Amino acid sequence: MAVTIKDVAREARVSVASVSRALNGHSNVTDETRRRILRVAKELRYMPHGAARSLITRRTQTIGALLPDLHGEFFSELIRGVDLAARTRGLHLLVSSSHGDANEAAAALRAMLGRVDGMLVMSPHVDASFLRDNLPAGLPIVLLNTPITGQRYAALNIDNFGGAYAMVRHLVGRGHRRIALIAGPENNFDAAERLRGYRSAMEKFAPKALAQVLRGDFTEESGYRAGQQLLELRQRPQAVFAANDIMAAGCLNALKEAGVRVPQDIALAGFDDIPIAHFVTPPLTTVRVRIADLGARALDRLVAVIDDETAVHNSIQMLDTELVVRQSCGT
Amino acid sequence: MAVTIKDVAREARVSVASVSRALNGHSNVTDETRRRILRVAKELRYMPHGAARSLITRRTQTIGALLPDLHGEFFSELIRGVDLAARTRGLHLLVSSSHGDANEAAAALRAMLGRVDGMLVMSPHVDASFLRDNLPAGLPIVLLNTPITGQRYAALNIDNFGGAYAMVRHLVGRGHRRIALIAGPENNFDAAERLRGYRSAMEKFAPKALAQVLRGDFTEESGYRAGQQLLELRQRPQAVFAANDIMAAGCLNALKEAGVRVPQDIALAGFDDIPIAHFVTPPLTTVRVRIADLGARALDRLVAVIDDETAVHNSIQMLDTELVVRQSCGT
DNA sequence: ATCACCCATGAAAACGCTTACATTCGACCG
DNA sequence: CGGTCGAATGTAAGCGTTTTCATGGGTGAT
Repeated sequence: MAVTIKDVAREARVSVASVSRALNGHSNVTDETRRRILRVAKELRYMPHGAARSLITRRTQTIGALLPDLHGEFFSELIRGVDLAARTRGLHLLVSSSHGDANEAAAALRAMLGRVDGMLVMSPHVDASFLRDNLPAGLPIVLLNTPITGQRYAALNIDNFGGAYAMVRHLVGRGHRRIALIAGPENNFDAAERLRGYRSAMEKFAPKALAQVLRGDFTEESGYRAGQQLLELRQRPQAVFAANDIMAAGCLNALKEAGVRVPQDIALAGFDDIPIAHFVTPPLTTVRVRIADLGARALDRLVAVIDDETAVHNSIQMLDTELVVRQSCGT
Repeated sequence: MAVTIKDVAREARVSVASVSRALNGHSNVTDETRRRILRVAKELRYMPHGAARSLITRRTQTIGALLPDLHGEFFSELIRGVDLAARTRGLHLLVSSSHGDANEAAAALRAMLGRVDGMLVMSPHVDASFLRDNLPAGLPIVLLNTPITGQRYAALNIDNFGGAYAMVRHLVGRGHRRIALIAGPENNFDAAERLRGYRSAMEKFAPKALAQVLRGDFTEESGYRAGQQLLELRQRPQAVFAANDIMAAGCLNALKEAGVRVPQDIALAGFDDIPIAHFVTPPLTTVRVRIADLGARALDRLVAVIDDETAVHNSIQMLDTELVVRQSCGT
């Protein structure tokens, strides 16, 4: 069907070995034969079969990324970061996202086997034994934003705790004491860490104030509802800290509808610094997570693991967050 | 290194053929041997090597996606749509994005060879001869949003023309005549089509009015500058139509800063319906492009091509857009 | 002129899998 | 009881590469 190295060899009247050598730029080929081979290859539009090649070289120049079904912004930024870093190294990207449960994740993982040199894994369904059961022992792995305490694997986490902590400190610095949190979904690792950061900072910086947590699920809708609930409280909080920007935006709408002014009546803060944060009115004070950076660094780290399989790579690295002050908490 | 089918065969005291048969659920294996094989495979944590398998089956269960360096929103939605559709068919996704020029695109294309069953190609650098030179003749392809008049390939385009046309008609229907366009980048196909739709509709619905085009490049910054330019005109337009939402948002900021009210003083419209459109104040009237749909349909179409290689698939399909009326053009 | 050596080239094995074909064995039929 | 058939299993080829090793011819030194 497609033209193979054999066709080129036949046409150029040499062995396949010589074609391979010529095409891969090995030195031990006469200039004359090399030219002939290249000419024939071009004429025939020969293109090497990647899978066949990697079968024997044991390198695929591809890395796999296993991702959960992410909210758009995060997903796109992450992939972009990974892809960018991959590209500078000549690597390609096999992605598998939106898998709902552990079985799907396992299937996706196994399907990548033999097609990738290493994997970036970010999945709520993943734990150490899951990985052990579904991946060969030697496969280089970097875990992204995972609760697994990395005994065996390299991991890269967002400093959600630190970000939330810093935000609360900032709000307290602005004079707020009654600070409510609109939390993320129950079983979400990011959400849990942000909650922990909030609690810890409240204890530290506003020990007398009551920590007040409303449940949300990272959607705009849940932020909106939380905003309405806030307004019905006997004593309204002075500031609201939403565990992500989308919920902050939803909350903002609820406040606006009720005629409550932000930041004059209530301060509002978010988390993530997605583009929307900058476009709402007033622009949102938030915690920036450099997601593309996370992706890029994860890839770099994975490459390090691939390049040096002997070393142990079991540390958890943290990715800093950054406080972005805009107008939603007062100027 | 990793455990192969041979290891399983040895351990289960059968031939590799039987292992293969047992694992792939062929019928001609005794229940007893099958059980033994499965047990051993599990014990050894055997996982088949994807590349080796697809080398002989000539199926990879993977489709490739070649994308330009897209603005985040579009990229993420497209991939999501493709991935979703792929997942329901048990296919995986090999993406390669952010390639800057034709050479990079060519390299990416060739690197996918032998690793995919077909490809989704969306790239400004692609034309018919490029594809001919860089892909084997038989490879199933679907072109996305391409200027190529599809003599050889299946193609799927966004109806940018129709969307822009409809928006201008809408604006005229609201009583506006002097409608300015903030256009997209010079060499961009989407931008060109939207411009064409604008021109065509202006001629049709506001023949006496002067079509007024400001250059932009799809960035917020360029929208902002265009907004400033508009304000300096002797005669201000009654409505501004930005060729994408991000520029509309930039323009909106410029107008706000100058104290010009939207929509009372000037109406403003965008294109794409990215989430931001809904969050700015006032919310943006825009043209919705169901990007995820585009991705999903492209994948479906590609699968059709793959499943029936004999048929000719050279038609261009159009993906409808949808007018979304919010408050930025008056209520 | 002989020999050793080097270098270009070819033959063939290997990568891990699937599958066409060959083989074996027991059962069944005449 | 011999022959035929079918089912289970094994053997080996083949997918498209790369790479090791063998081969052979030319070159320079003796």
